[in-house]
Amino acid sequence: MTRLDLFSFVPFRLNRLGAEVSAALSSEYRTRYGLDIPEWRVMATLGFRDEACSAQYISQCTRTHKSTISRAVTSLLGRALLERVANADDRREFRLRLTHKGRALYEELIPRLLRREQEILGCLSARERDEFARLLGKIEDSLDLVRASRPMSEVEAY
Amino acid sequence: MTRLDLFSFVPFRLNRLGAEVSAALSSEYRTRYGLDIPEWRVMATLGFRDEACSAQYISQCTRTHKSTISRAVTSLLGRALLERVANADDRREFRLRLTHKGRALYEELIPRLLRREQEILGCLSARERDEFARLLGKIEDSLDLVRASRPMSEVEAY
DNA sequence: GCGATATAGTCTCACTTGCAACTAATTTAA
DNA sequence: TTAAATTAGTTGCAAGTGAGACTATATCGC
Repeated sequence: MTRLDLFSFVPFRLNRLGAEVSAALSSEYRTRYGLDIPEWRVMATLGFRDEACSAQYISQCTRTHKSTISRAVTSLLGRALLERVANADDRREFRLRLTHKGRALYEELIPRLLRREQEILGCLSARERDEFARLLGKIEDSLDLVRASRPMSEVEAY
Repeated sequence: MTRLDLFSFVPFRLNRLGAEVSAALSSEYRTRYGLDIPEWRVMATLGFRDEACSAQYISQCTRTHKSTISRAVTSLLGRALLERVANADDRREFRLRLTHKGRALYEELIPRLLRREQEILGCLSARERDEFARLLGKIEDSLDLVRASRPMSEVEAY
């Protein structure tokens, strides 16, 4: 008789772990800074880059629906955490960039998140962490997910 | 200046990969069998076990909110994929179990899902797959997520 | 150059889900 | 014994999200 143990089924485990880890981290940016996940993703994308970039770009590389990004951007604009400048070359799109206030929040938040990440990965040795990241990367590649090793400038359609 | 590359940030990667892999699989049970994720989780939990179990139990071991499980159970009862028997010892709870129809669907679905899982993990060697599962397990343990190696009978409060 | 097609971003709608209140049953403790 | 607290499961409600329509702009093909 065919059986499937949900607890050893990798897709289930990845989904559950992803949700769990996200929940653990979101307390950092939600309760302390009032950011939800899409807002944090926008901040993270803009904070890592120097040049301003479009909402479309953020949507693509975070794999978040454009309407969700649009709402996050609207909210962050309202809080003056980012600013939007018209793009003279293509007036359909806007270039987004962190304000000083947004940059300050980002600078304050990042070390906290990195600490949390280390707590979560603390159960692995340095060697195991590297190996885990490497294997994760292979799976991401095979699913065509954008990775760190591939420069952001090469993200499709950008 | 502190920076964080979202693409090398493990919590983000896990969340994104979990969502991606789930989406890849859900086409199997959604388009072909009309099951959504919570419904599939109920089926999977009951299908793996021989004894009937409670909604509460399913909720706990799949880490899915009890209201979500309740709705999934209602829907599956309506489709006659599972049946519910009163528990004489504790009349607050019901014991759930797959019907023949439900078992048949389960038996048909499982090989498809296992094949999909193998496709997703196909980019890893057998050795790498084992290692990935092992590391995943260490992280799950440290976050107190239920694992295959721990018998279901030991799940908290059960 | 101009009509057809494509793209950026916003908005509405429908759906899903978590929260919390609620009912019913059980357990605890005084 | 009985009042208070706990637990299983359901339901109403509100918040979040994806799909897809829509507007404005840009590009493509003839």
